[in-house]
Amino acid sequence: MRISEGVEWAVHLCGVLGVVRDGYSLTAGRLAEFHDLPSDYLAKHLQALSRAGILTANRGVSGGYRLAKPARSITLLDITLAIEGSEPAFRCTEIRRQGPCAATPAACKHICAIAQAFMLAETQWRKALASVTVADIIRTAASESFDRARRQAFQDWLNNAVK
Amino acid sequence: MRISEGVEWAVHLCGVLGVVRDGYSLTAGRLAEFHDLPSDYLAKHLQALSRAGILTANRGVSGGYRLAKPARSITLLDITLAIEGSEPAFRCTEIRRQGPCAATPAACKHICAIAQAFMLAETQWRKALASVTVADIIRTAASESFDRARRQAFQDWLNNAVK
DNA sequence: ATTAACACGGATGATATCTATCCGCAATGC
DNA sequence: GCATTGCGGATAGATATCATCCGTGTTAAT
Ligand code: FES
Ligand code: FES
Repeated sequence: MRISEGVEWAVHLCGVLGVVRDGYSLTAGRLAEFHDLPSDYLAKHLQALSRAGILTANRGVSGGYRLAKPARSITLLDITLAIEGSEPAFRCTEIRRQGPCAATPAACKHICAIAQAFMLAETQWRKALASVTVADIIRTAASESFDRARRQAFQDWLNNAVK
Repeated sequence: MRISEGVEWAVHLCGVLGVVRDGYSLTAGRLAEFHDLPSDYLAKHLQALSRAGILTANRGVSGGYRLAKPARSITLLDITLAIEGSEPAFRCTEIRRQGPCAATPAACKHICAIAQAFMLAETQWRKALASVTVADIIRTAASESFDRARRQAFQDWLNNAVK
């Protein structure tokens, strides 16, 4: 069980887009450059975020990506589901219906206890992710891992990259 | 992100082993038969459960598997970690250290905000799974999907299969 | 109108993980 | 000895993830 690293990429880059001034955007190439990621593959993830309504894409020369809504309205859950898909991690394959003591279809009206327990756990997981927004990430990262020099370097890069 | 179906198998079969009388056991072949699973592959999972201290294995003619501890002391989390391994689903690959505005090693002393949020979510997930035991599963399943006929069929099969 | 820059999506391949099977070995009880 | 069973390594196929390439359509500047 592992979460695709595209999720990490997406969260980081939503964080970057979250500090771009309104009306400006960044291209896929620039976003890839920022964390030295494979830009073609990253583009796939950005498309997924766009389809999910998290980013807005603009084509053409001077096109690029921007957040589709305020950073405080985008949760880590939104991003995770956009990249990974929304199917639950645990899938009940109904093996209780197989074998010599198979449960009758009538006995399988409601979800089995095992699937229920795993679903509940997954709900807790989702709740936790839904309670953290991109704005939270930006705030924490800014105060914890941006010293004066890095902040300056970041601003310089951004001013040059933004369109 | 998906949980291996071996986890489902393991939970079901721990449930079966949970109602075997003390001192008796079931072979891998019998356990596979119970839900019509590929026995060689299932054996791999049973070995993992054995290594994790959830099952006790006995070799030889009259050997087989039994629970290593009472059903009420085995949680769904125990089983899941035994099958899937205990590494977290989200893995921070430290991409903040890559690219033109890379964070300095000094700024990366503590875990980044993103990884922290995902770890917290995973902790919630684990807590939920740790709060459900095999005994709980047995109790719920018995009351919800075992009518009189199936209970009888189950007992008959068990009496014949147990050693 | 032409052109350059860009996002989009399909096609394809590489790599890793999951699923499944097989076989030799070790342990156990008869 | 001998049959039965679990253990672990080796292997192979199926599926998912990671990555790249290229043709298309869109946009804005010239
Ligand atoms: S029947 Fe196996 S988890 Fe539902
Ligand atoms: S640096 Fe990316 S999640 Fe920690």
